[in-house]
Amino acid sequence: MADLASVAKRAGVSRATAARAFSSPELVRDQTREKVMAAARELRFRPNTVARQLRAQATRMIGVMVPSLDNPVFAEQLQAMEVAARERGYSLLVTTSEYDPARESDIVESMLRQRVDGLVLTVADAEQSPLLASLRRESTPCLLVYNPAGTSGFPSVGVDNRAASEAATRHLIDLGHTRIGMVAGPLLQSDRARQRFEGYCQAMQSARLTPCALVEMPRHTRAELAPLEGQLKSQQPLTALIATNDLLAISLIGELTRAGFKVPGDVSIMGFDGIALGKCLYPSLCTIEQPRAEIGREAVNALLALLEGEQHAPPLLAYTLRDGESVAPPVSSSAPCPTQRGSHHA
Amino acid sequence: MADLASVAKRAGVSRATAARAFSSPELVRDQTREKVMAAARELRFRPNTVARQLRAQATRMIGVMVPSLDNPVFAEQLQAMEVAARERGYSLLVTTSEYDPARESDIVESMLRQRVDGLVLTVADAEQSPLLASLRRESTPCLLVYNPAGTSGFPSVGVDNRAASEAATRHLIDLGHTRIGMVAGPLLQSDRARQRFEGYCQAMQSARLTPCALVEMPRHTRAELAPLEGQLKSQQPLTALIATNDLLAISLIGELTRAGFKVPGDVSIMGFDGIALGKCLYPSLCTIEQPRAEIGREAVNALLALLEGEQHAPPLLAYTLRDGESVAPPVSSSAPCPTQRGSHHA
DNA sequence: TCCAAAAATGAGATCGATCTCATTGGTGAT
DNA sequence: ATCACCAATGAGATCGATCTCATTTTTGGA
Repeated sequence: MADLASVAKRAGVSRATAARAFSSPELVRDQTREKVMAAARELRFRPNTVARQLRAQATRMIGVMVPSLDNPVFAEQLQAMEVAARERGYSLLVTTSEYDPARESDIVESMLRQRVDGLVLTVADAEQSPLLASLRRESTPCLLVYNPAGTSGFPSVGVDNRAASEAATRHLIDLGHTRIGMVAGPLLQSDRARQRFEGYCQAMQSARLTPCALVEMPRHTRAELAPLEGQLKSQQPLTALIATNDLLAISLIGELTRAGFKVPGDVSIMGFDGIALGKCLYPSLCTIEQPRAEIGREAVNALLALLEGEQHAPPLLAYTLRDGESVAPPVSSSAPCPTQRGSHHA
Repeated sequence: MADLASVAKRAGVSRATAARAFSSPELVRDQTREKVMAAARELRFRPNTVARQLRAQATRMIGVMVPSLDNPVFAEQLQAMEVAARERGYSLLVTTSEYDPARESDIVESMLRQRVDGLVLTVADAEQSPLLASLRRESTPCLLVYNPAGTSGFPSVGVDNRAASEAATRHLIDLGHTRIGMVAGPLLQSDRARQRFEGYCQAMQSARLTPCALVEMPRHTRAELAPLEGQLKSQQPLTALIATNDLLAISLIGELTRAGFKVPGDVSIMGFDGIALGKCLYPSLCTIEQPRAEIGREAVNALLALLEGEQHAPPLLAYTLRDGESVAPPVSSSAPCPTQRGSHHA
């Protein structure tokens, strides 16, 4: 591959001039620039970004670590980040951690060696993460996504999980539900899952209702459904479930429907995240929508602001309660509602 | 950030020795290596990959361009690619094109400037792409994903779209469907969409059935549904639809259900891609499953093989017809078939 | 003990672009 | 005609690691 030196030689100018023809054309006489460009074309010259990065001590690359791209909530965020980064002349080095702490550390180490200008991370639990603790000693700007800001010391982009979960729960309560459960997928121990559960408890207690214990379904499997089915068939059945994420909510709707329950007739299901697909389904998913695209864009913007030395702490972004067909008022015997719809069971 | 030179000085050795302590420890006396490592630790030295890349004329980075991460089929492929690449010491530079030719060119140009060791691309139409035409003149190895190999001159990883689509159609025919339509989302002009439509036509004709014109729904909107509804309510209603991708199939199920049709009672819906979520839905999505993870892994393997000079042309991968609840035999008045199974066509 | 061979280390060049700091050339003012 | 100034250009150093090719040290055998 031709380099600037050969272009310069061919154009009959010095390397410095050739370089200027590309990076600061206004410093070069038109005629000279033409010569350089012509030579570059003939030699099929293509600037070597690596050399520029080394010299400039900046890569214009952002290191991104998400837990998994199999969950659309991260894929959609990344999509928006990529667009935003490209607009501003940055590229993304993308990695997935599967929430594996060892892998998280390896990844971040290799990104730091690659001299990314900044990091955008999503970890399981920002408060507990030894990785973040050690990152605090580094000079590379770092920004969290989806993790609550908390005490980790890093700015974070996301929504107020606790408030959002409270709002979700209240929505169900307002519809008349009183026996509401929360179902968690894997990552019970994540900071978000915790906050979402707290929000749920808070809302229940404010309404003088009793929060139920968290139902755990780490693997979304049918077997794990059994205890839940039990609770749905009991004397005092749950009439609404909040899943800690949309993927789980969608599986729940599928499995429960298959098991003979009607959603939302027998049980309302509420999700959390707001993945795009939720809107297309029937029943459409009622969920707390995190603005994934905005989160991605804002993550890029806030990180680049940090890079430029501004202490632009990104604000909490607004979540939306997206209504959907998976949630409806309860049709329980205990609810003395006149115009009750779908009076299926006793 | 401390560099090797300062580590070397501190350890009282030359830069060459310090470098060796890291990259070829066996060439350095244990005692010397210890000194170097100690100095590195004290100075918090972290090797600069950019410098190594420049010197080595290799970046161990793969440039990946997918149309969009909002479609899980690409996100899932990318997830697998990332894992496979990391295992082999490579990183991914990830970009999204939205199938915009101008953006595709910009992206590839910037990746070439970044001196990625290889490219993994998915384009709208490999045969027509001017980008690919010009890429053929470059020395950077390039591999297509999802695009059929065809005449583009690049090896490609994916399934036989035509055969897969034919199989999907035959599956419906075997179930007794005779009036089967195909619905396409955006990207009618993509090479895959074309092949899938051909496969459909082929299967229909083989069964002496009349292929219908492709129904276009570029935006998945409700308005676009009208013509389709017409065809479903006609005298000779379509009893099965094949969508050109899963996202579209899922929206179709949702919208049609909402419009009062029963899936699969009134109309069977078949997808194409096999995104993970399809299995969780109710009705679960009957679809042609492309092995997304395998495609991702194989793309990395084949590209790295190319890098090492092997002419390891990746084979077509096997698709699977994944059965699902969205498809059932037709319940049409015109079908006088008691136990008929697949004995339809001459 | 001494030499040859092997092991360990060092000096200097290299990858490609760009920055700093001269130096040259040209213009207008006096 | 001469000087001052600005625009244009060039020479050389720099970013950090690593490669090549000496040179030094160590080791083992005679």
